[in-house]
Amino acid sequence: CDIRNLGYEEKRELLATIKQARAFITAMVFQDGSSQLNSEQVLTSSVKGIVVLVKSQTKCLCSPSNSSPAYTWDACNQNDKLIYLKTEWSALWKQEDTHKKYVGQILFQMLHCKVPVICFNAKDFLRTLLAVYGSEISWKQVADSVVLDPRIAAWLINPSDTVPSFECLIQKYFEKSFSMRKVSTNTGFLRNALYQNVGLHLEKLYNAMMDLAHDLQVQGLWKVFCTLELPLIKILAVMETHKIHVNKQELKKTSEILGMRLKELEQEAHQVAGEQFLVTSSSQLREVLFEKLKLHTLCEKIPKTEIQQVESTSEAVLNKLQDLHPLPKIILEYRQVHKIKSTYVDGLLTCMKKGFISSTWNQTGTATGRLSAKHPNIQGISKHPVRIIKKQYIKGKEEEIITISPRTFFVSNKGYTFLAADFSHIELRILADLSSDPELLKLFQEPETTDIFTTLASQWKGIPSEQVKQADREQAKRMVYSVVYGAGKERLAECLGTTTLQASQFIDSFMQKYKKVHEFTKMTIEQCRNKGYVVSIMGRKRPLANINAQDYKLRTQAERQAVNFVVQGSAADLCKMAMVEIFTSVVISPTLTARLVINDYKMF
DNA sequence: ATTTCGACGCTAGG
DNA sequence: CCTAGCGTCGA
Repeated sequence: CDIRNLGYEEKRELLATIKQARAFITAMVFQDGSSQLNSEQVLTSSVKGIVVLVKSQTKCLCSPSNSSPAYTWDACNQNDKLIYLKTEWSALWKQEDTHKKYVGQILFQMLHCKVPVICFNAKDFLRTLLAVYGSEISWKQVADSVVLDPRIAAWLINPSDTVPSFECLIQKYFEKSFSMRKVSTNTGFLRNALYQNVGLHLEKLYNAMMDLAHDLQVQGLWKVFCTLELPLIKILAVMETHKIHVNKQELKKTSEILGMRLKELEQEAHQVAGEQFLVTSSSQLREVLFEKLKLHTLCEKIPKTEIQQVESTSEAVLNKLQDLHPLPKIILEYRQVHKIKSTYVDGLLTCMKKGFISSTWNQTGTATGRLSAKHPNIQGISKHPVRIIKKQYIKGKEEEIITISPRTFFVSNKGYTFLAADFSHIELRILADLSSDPELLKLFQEPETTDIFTTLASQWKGIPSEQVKQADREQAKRMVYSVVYGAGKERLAECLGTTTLQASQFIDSFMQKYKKVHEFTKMTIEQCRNKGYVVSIMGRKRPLANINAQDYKLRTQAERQAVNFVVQGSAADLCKMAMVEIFTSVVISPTLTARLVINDYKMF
């Protein structure tokens, strides 16, 4: 039914029905006629309304203990209601106002009665509610609601293949279903064929969700789904609703300074190269370095690029070429400055809306369980400050060195301050825990008085920590991450800037000292071979089809992915647990406010 | 002639 | 290992 035509009594009745409903299945409809369930998710079109399928009876939904698999496809209850909530209010009618209020009441009730709300891309739905009904529905109401998202369920079952759209999800989960059920015809209230169609889609969505819920239970993923991923939907919706202020003047000013410095560096590069070339082009740089200057003949072998198999011009290579010619150093600085300008300054400016930014968070974007962010990618904002030489041409010729820290462009609201809290060396701790390596565990026994990698280097090489040099520390750190990431000796050599032989000697000595770490990686790979998948601390899974492949390259890649997933995925588990717990206490607390932005690994 | 798109390289974050 | 994002270059 379309609630615009309801009388007072009917409205009251509908609210009563909502209160007694067992499940809601929702989809937003956009201005251009498409809905959340169409394959092309149009972001340009604004929301016109919300279609809700109100289920008055359900087959037992979500209870970890109750794993009854008996879901039947026939039941489409005659009492189910399909309602359309118009959310756009164009004119300043008096009627429009009362309508908006009523729709707000219905939505409030839907969230408040703690009945599952099933939605494909539930985060977007919640964000829209907060944006349109912000006065009626606060973020605390959103926090209390129960939402289910089949896309997240599908991702948990196999995080490697992201479901691009609702249609793909349905295709996937109905071709395996043996009973293709007949579509119900009881949505007769609506004359409009479009909404009728959405109604059928919602019915399918509901069935897909039930099917997925069953799969999750069978695969032992139900707990992760309910305790981590579902609460996170609401957290991300609230995070996206909260905007962060950015210092626009400062950004524009630094953009100009960086632009000037880039021009200088470009000139210098052309000078020492003896010709004009596009400094940002790696292929043109390769030509200058190796075909014109022939620098590769003067040093050890240059690593090749992955696909084209030509000489790389990466940072590692340029570092080695530094003493042979002035060009590499100039390019290195150019790239650093260019990265800052293009990504953190100009890029941030294009993300801004009225002086503010707010990232879009993707919960199903990674294979490891981590979150990803875009517009801007707030997780990738440079940490360390960079020094820039700024030449003053105006008065005299004084040179000024200014430092740019990209994170300082974000400013906290008046009376508030950003709080950053991140786990300390979480991956290394997880590696220690999972391997139960006594030496590695010892590292974390004592309070963290000295730097962990310094201590590790001293322990590994058997030298007192006072004698550990910066280079040793760096080496130990890279070594650890290579193990975590499952890198082989070639990768490590490139990372360390040593020969492959040296790198493999390092690996040997490391594995000799930390024997249980080696056992852990072997065990992980072995278990993956047997089961076809690996599991994180909280039971998150990643199937790896190539683990038993004939092809060496594919197989060893799958082995590295297996080890990496267990460590990285477990770290993701812990971080998500922290996010959920912090959010919960913020919701409960009367004194804490909603002003939080939680990054994957830290909170500003 | 000009725009668009995919493949590729590089580098920031973890 | 796994992200986002910026930049070439050729079709």
